[in-house]
Amino acid sequence: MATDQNPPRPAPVNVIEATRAAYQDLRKSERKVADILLSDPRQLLPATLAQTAEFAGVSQPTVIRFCDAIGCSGFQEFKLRLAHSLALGTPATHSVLSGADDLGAVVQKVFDYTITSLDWARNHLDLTALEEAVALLGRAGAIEFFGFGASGIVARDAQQKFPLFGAPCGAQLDSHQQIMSASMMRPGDVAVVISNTGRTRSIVEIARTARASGAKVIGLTGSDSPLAAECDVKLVVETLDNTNIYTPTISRIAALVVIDILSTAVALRRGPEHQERFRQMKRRLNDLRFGSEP
Amino acid sequence: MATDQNPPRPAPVNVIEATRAAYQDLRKSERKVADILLSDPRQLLPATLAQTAEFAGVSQPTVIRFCDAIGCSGFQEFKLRLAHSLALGTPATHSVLSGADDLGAVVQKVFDYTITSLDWARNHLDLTALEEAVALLGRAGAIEFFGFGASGIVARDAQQKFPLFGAPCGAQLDSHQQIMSASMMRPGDVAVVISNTGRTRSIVEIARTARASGAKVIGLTGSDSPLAAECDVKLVVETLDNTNIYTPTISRIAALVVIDILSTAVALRRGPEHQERFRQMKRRLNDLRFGSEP
DNA sequence: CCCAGATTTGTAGCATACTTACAGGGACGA
DNA sequence: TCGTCCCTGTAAGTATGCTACAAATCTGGG
Repeated sequence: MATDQNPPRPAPVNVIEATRAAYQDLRKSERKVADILLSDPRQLLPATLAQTAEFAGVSQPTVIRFCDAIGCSGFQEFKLRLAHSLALGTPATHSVLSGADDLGAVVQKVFDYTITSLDWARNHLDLTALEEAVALLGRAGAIEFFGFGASGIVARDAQQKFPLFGAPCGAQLDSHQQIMSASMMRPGDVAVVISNTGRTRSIVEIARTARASGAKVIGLTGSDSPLAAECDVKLVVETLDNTNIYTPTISRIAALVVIDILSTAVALRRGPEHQERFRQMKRRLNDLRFGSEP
Repeated sequence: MATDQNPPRPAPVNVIEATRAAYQDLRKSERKVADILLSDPRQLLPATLAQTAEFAGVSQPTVIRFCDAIGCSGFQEFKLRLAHSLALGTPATHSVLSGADDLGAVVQKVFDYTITSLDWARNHLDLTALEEAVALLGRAGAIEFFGFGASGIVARDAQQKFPLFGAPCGAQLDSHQQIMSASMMRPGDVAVVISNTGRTRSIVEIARTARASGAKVIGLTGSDSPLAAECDVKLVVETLDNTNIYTPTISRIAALVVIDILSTAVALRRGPEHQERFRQMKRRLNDLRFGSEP
């Protein structure tokens, strides 16, 4: 019961995304169905085939053909996938924020966007690379996290999890101190270099420096990039990108979750005595918070 | 099309949670269905009524009665809800991490847990309070964010979003500087006090101090708590809590998303000239990253 | 220990929903 | 203008989900 992992996820492709993608290739009447789906996906959720056909103003077989066209084997599968997609939220492309949105809309859209992106990131994680990263971190003498801006937040967060990593952790956010830190690393140490773009010059330099010092380098980045080329292990955390300037940066949240995974996995590999020390640490932290008297 | 908000979410109750909750009240044969569902929910996703009945070794009407018992109006609705639940991830109670889990399992569980919790947080956000917070932040002269530990990360992240808030933002993570900052605040300023527990003594003190200085205080906390009592606006971000020590702290991620919502909403209320300045800022940041030559 | 009532479970039939085969109709090219 | 091809709807068939009813089981009292 502890190992119920990796059953084939329903289908990695979002139905609504698929519809948008296939729209060009659809026939005229099929597009009517697509329009209904794109304009208000939620009303189709409880709808039956006949109702869907009526909404779109087409016949039932047309709806079936539409399902087929976007890669579903039938109406039933379509509805299942639709439910899946809607649970994750109306897709990002539909959730472009505008000044006309009221607060409720902003809430839904930001959550939708975040959750959809996380699901996307999950399905695009490279398990092999992750495995290597866990192995490196598990036997690291010391760990340094590097990052700027939003990625600096992630670095700091990772550093705060050092009790889980079980090794001394540092996080450098200032570029001078980053260079110093990277230069001083030694064989056996691990540098985790975080950059969403992976193209910021100074961060690439850091990776190079750390590696020259003999440390292993793990790169946490949003896409294959110059940074990845300088790393021993590249963790690519893909996220949906939305050009809207107001779209909150999801990348840092996905990166935080990856950090959670890394720290958890490393901690789980350690023995029970490590868990005991961890438990004690938590207790003492609690005392600090509320005072130690009852 | 810009205002498609708040359609009634399919059903705020997770089918699997509901099954677990109702398990005691189920009849013997219905429990067989429940057992199948709980042991491997995913196999039921594509299954038909007949197949489900066969899996459980009961008759079809029994399955229907089971659906009814856990609050679904029929098998169809059950399957829809199941798809929804599974999309968000196998529920937290099932995802307790153990040393026996391999990396794939850790990945799935951490993502499941994060996504489920975010969905939960979304459904429990108080829109009215959020509205008040946005109003306060929108006309703030200056904004200070306070937080310790993991909440400190959130505070720092919020501070980095100051271009969106359109006001000078600070983030104090050291308790002495927090006191100093809080004391120096003035009427028209807004303090955002972040604490998952809402019970850490010094953070409550900060809220009190800031308020005494004439600032408005927004509390961002995980539950109704002593901190909430000291605030003008309380934003309660409920998250699923799991006692397992390895369970990553979801609270900070939910808090980050709320910060995203606040910053986005405030920015959207500002005029187009603010958006233009924001765009320019992004462009210059880009130049800094990659160098300004082509 | 047995019987009556209630409760639970399975059987059978019905209505509905999904799918497939086929034929009409329209667009395009010759 | 005719013929071909592609698109779309009609109609029939199949399977699926639901409901009424009857058999079986359990419970409690005599």
